[in-house]
Amino acid sequence: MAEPTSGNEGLLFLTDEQLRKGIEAMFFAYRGFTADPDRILEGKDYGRAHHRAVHFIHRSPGTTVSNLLLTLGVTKQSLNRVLRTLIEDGLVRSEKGRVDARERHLYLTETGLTLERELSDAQRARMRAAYRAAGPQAVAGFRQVLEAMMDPEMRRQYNRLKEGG
Amino acid sequence: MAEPTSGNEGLLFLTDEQLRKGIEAMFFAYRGFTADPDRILEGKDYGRAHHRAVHFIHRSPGTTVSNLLLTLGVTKQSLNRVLRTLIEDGLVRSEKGRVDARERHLYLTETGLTLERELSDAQRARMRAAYRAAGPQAVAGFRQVLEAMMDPEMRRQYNRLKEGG
DNA sequence: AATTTACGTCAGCCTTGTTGACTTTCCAAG
DNA sequence: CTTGGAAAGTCAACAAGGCTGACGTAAATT
Repeated sequence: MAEPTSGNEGLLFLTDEQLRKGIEAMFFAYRGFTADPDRILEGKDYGRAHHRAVHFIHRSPGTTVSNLLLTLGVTKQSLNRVLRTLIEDGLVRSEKGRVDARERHLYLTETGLTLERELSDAQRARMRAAYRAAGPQAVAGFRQVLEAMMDPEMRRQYNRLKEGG
Repeated sequence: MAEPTSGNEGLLFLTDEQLRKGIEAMFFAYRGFTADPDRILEGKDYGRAHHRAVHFIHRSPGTTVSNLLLTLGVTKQSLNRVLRTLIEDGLVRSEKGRVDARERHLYLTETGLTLERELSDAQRARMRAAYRAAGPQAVAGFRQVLEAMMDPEMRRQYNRLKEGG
């Protein structure tokens, strides 16, 4: 069973040192990941929370508030604060459900779509540059590790979105 | 050069759809990444900010306040609030510099090391499970993409830490 | 001697998360 | 038809953790 060179069965990538590097990579990379949208949002009266709401409404037009709550993993009070300003400012349209009138279905307006595009263009540009620099093989690995890192509930959310698209 | 199947030069991994998936993977995975330490910290009077400080002090014992400020990318007021409680509670020791007495060098105490271990054990356990599930090749790609996603300044920080270890 | 650097601190503000209590609306089951 | 409970919204209060601005002190540098 043991590898001739080390006796560690080739699991060098699982040393604490390797894991620590991965942890720090996640930390620093996430900063980059959010940096561009954050820059755009500052001065627009909105924050990261608004970005997230806009992103997932764009992703699943007509989604309900409960749905969004599950995806974002925050309380309805927290989400509602964000949603209210987006609706007041005319970025999001909230429509009473036809089949179940208790539910509110959420859609981006033209203005909302414009902001979404601005934010996601910036975020995608960075992602694209990183993907291009790393190559397709690395990207596949990137996605594999991230998916394995999610909580099961989040993985379900993620896969639901993945298919839905 | 063109791939026979598509004529898109094999850059299918750079479609907006692929990039969007990567963006959502980052979002959901980061939640998992912070979930375990957050759980441990709640009820201990500390938060994510304390975790970060403890992590990087552990990582670079004797580091100065300015150094930590660069790494964490927050204001000194913000860091100081966190550092003060850690020092008061005896998790961190602050030592006047010998060569330059303006600087404070930071070290974890025994208690601090204990907390650090508890937090990083949890975080590493998740990382290890993800790495194991994805395999060494995927891990290499994961690290490549993350590194490419960082701001240059952060990449410098990251690599400094990498070598130093 | 004057300036700059490193650090600490006070005061105040903002965003975004939390809990708890309560109301309104509405569907569905008894 | 009544009622129980789900979905949504709202009010109030609070906490963590960012931020800016102003100020003070000690030590190093010029």
